[in-house]
Amino acid sequence: MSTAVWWIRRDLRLGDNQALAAALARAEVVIPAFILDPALLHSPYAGAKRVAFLFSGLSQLDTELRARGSRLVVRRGDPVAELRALLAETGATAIVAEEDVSPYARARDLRVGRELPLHTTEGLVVHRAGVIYRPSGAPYTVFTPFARAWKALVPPAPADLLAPPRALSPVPAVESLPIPDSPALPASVPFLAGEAEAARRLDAFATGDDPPVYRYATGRDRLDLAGTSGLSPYLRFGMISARQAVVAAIEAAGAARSAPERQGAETWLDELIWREFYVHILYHFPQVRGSSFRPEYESIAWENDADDFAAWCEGRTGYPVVDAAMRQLVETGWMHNRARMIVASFLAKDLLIDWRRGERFFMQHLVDGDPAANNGGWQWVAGTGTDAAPYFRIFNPVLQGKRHDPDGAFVRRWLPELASVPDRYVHAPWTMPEDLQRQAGCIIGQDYPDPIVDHAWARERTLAAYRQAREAVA
DNA sequence: TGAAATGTTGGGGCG
DNA sequence: ACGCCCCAACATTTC
Repeated sequence: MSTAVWWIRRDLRLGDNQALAAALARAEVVIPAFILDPALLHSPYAGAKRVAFLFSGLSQLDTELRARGSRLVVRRGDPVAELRALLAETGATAIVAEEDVSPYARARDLRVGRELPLHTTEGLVVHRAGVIYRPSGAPYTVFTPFARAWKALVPPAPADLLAPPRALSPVPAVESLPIPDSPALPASVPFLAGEAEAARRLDAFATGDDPPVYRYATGRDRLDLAGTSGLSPYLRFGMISARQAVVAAIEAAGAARSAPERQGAETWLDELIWREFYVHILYHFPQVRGSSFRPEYESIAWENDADDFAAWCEGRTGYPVVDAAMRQLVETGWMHNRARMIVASFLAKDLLIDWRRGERFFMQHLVDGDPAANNGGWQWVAGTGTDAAPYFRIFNPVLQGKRHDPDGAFVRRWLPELASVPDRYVHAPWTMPEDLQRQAGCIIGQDYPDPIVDHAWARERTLAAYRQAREAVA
């Protein structure tokens, strides 16, 4: 009887799982194993809500495995030591895992592979990092040509999707820890873990007669509406595969009956390709995890004021759209992508605080926090990254609020102190005349903070700081 | 997947 | 009727 370990890391699913399929093709007995890695669980980038979501997902996966005659084996410790022990205990002769690209994951897998029979498979993205290159042979660093090259490759088809196995072999008696039930997933986190929930969401978003994806192109930027797919935590942990999502986007585009509907599906596909793009970037340029992709911006004289940073983290900057989004993040573990750009621009370009602090704070709170996408997003906003927003592109938090939350419903949802502030002042409450402040029960500086920084002044400060950094190199 | 500053145009008020 | 000014609307440039 041949035995293989299916080493689960961020592919918590039975459907369309290439690592699981490879393990099944290789051995008669497959041992699904998850290793609680202290280096990850106690990293400064770990987040309690994300860890809770992961544990809940492991629990769901264990249930699905048991329904098929198998079960999840859980160990804690250094992956090399734990896997070596697991091979010795079970007589397994191979370890199969879905490849990952974060610098930590690559170093870890290299270490495991040097000592143990590790085989990695595709699955993290549709088109694996390392297959798309510019004609010159260099990796793409600009999204649009990358997306063009990505789309020129053979698209995944429904027939490519691997069905979940109906039955699995029993797992021999080996030591296994219980799946941790702490930290618990707070009720304020609007995501139920698991493959079934991911499938339900994908179905609700992208299939049927008139799915929301058809309004994605126009609705996705609205902070006050649920116009996005809500799939990011599931993609993060592989509770849905990248292929499953891309197939759904392509099918929705094909089924569209009008140009706007098709545009909605294609815009969503582009967002999925952004995810693939940043996986490629992190694969080819792992140094972006710690430093600016553009060296000329490594020397920016950040202000890094501790009080400003605390105000940003706690949602009391005095700019409603920023504060609402930050409170949403801390309470729910999620933030709308438009809001992520707004608060990131505010941190880096209004407060002149190093984007890496924001990147880490996001990782500590986002349920969907992903090293590649999060780093890519932050460097994009800060203007330090690949295909980045130019340094002079600075979001005005008042205009962004008015544009993407026109009635103020989003900011009022998270800032109840603004409940009675009239629409026209809700994104700039400090401009409210004093009698109106009293009438609305919202005295600025008392019930809601004064802006901690003047945007026009901060903009000039940042332009100067970036200009100086550029000139220092030139 | 900006915003602000600056430039241009044209309608309308008004002497 | 005409020229002048104002300014909104739009376009272009700049950061």
